[in-house]
Amino acid sequence: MSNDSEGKSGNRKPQILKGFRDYLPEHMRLRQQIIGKFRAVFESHGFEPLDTPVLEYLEVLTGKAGENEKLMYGFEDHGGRKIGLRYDLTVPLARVVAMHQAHIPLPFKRYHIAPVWRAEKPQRGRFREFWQCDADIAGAPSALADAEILAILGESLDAVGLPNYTIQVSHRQLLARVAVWAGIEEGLAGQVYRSVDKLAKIGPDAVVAEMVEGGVEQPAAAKALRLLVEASASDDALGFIRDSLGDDPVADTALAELQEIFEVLPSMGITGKAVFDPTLARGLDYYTGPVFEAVVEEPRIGSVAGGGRYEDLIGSFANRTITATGVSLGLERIIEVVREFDLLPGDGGSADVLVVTMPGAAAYAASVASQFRQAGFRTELSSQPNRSVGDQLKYGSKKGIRFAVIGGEAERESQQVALKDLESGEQRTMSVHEVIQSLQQAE
RNA sequence: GUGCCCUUAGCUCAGCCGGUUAGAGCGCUUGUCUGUGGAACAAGAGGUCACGGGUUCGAACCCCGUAGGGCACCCCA
Repeated sequence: MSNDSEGKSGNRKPQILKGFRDYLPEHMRLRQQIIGKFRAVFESHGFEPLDTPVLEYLEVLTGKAGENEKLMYGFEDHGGRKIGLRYDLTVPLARVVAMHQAHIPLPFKRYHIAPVWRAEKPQRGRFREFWQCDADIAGAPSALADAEILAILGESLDAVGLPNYTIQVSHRQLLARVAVWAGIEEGLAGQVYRSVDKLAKIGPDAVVAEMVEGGVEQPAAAKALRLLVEASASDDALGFIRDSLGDDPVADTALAELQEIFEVLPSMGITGKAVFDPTLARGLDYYTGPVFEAVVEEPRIGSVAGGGRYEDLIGSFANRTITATGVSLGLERIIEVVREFDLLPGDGGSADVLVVTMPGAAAYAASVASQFRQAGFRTELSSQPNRSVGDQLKYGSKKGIRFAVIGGEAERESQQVALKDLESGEQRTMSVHEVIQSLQQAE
């Protein structure tokens, strides 16, 4: 490191970038717990792990996120190459599938748990560096694949105990056909998606007004919206839209896909949580088919997961079309909910046992600690033999360690140890073997 | 990217209309207690009042800028 005099004794301010965070041990353990549950769900469906570099050529990343590209971190390296920090995990997946076609049998089912970066303005549950937990199926055009992704989404949220979430499901092409049916130019589809998406928040009149402002004819905007609202209110929203649109092969295909998804979901154990919501649109440009989003009402952080089918993204890197569908779980937002409702129990602190010692008995204590580890206990060996036993016990209880094992000179002489329960204060002296047995029985 | 609010000890906060040496609780350190923590008591450490500039005889307090945090948009996980 540099040896400039001003850096030597704490003159430098410890700073951290806006929207970036340190994950301290307590928070980190919760993150790992949640990640572990997601991974277990993904693997239970036979999904394989994947990781990719955090940096990509900028041109790999651009042209997929539409308006959102201004949120992408980019820079030039020392060789003049244009580099970007990945914005999501979906584009890297597309690159990987296109690049390693010879080694990836399709359908490819992979999961990817890793950080992504967006230069957004931070808020609760919104950071510039955040983790996504993605599960995708590439090379499977069936609605069954979409349904399985939805099932994985539901199972994941259930695994961490999220109490009140809803998975809204819609279809990009269905919305597009509704717009055309109402007389809206196809080029304005993006405007329709954005406006319609706000219906629940701002109400029908404001949605129409916004569409008109975006260049849509007033009667057409009102007509499209009326259909969506009436469909939402009807018992059979899909049937209502089908009857209204009449003969439209594209819309019929979309409707059939949705129908199949909803037929299969109960058999996958997902009932009630997933609902058709024709007003859901989603922002990312690359979605082309079914789209979905998991939202929670409390706390108000909006969507905790989102996804859908993207027909052409992989093809943009390859010489052929490979369709894919997948979901992104937002780790930070899910953690917010888990913390808000205290959904996950603690994991019992950093260790099960703290071995306390004192000068002259360090080697004995170290060998005792090894025996506990071999017996399967997470065992911390005190690093402060010169502090009083009291201080060491205090350290242990502060770290949430349940048991202290004292191995000092007296214990070494008798080849025993003292086991102390730091919660109750009870203490007994016995052999290491006996302590291990009693702890194993207590579990 | 736009608008609004906030920033005083490690943490949570007090600090009246600008007026001498900026306070509390918790936490921390030490002692009562030389191999036994959590309690009690006592003492102690710890602050360029986010940072930089300005107004003023005088600024934690007023003004401007920057950084960080929050909220609402926008968008999203």
